[in-house]
Amino acid sequence: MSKHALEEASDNGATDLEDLIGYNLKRAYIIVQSGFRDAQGEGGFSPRVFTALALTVKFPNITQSALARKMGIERSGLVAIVDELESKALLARARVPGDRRVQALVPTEAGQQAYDAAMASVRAHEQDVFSNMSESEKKMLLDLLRKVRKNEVS
Amino acid sequence: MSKHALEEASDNGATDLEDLIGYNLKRAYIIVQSGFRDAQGEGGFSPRVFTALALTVKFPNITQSALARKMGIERSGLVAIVDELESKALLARARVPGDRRVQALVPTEAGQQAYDAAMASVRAHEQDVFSNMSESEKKMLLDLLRKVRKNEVS
DNA sequence: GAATAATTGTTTACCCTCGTAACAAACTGC
DNA sequence: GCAGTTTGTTACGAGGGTAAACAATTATTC
Repeated sequence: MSKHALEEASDNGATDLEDLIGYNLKRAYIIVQSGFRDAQGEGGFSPRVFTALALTVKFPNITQSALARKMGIERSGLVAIVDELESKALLARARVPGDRRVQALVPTEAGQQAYDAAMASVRAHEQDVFSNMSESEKKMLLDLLRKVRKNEVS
Repeated sequence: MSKHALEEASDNGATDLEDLIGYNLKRAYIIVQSGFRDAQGEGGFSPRVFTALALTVKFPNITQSALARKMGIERSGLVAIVDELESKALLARARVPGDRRVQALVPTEAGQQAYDAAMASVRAHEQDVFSNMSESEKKMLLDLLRKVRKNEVS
């Protein structure tokens, strides 16, 4: 563990906040999220509502419990999100024949279109906030973030 | 813009949530933050309180306004954070001779020690949550996140 | 087949983080 | 001296999230 005196000067436990990945992750996330909200505009989607719609489009007839699990939030928290999307007629709660407990979520035509439009807007926004990075750098960042997620314990 | 039919199959606007940097950034941040709280334990620091203490240690006699600016939050939000740290006697609000408005923040001896201990814990936690990445990968991720922050418009 | 356990959606209550608006006190520029 | 600005502070509300309890329904176990 002990190192040369010369190295100690720059390695003597004087870790800075700026050297922590977690700190930089947080600050970067705040920037991107803030840009996301601006890109979505006034009546636009919040990140979590957009995520819920996106997953419902990708996995039609998904259960609320399954969607909550996929989003990493509690079932109780998802209720308001689905309420909001249903009130805008972007998806519907459908009963399934076999199990009278579950609510299968199905996107409406308007929901599909709203998702497409929002996704286009998000892609344009990402083009913008990462404009100082090359395509290979963006891909590298994406891969590294996926690797972080892959290591999740839960 | 138009591409060959062969390419269109994999590039026809069917962007997935998982392909968005922002989405992966959020999920990765949630994992790291959650680990941070676990690592700090019951009476430990929240991320923002830790950040405030760290910056006070690094920049003693910093003004509350300057600290808020550095943290990217409003002055009003910092009051409760400083209150908490002051109530634990980890820092003190000191009046400065020249300007009777400002409160210069100075870490106490206990504050310095608490910071050192918390930082050690955070470093151990980062060692853990990024354990499936090589040192060079971690450095790459750090550099890329810094580049994202560097492009901030605000 | 009856009893027990688990799952689903929901409501309610609560916590944390943050922003906005207003304010008094103090400072600055002119 | 006076308008404008800065500093710390309070009050209020929005937003995102968890935890606990609950009825309805389904699964499991004996």
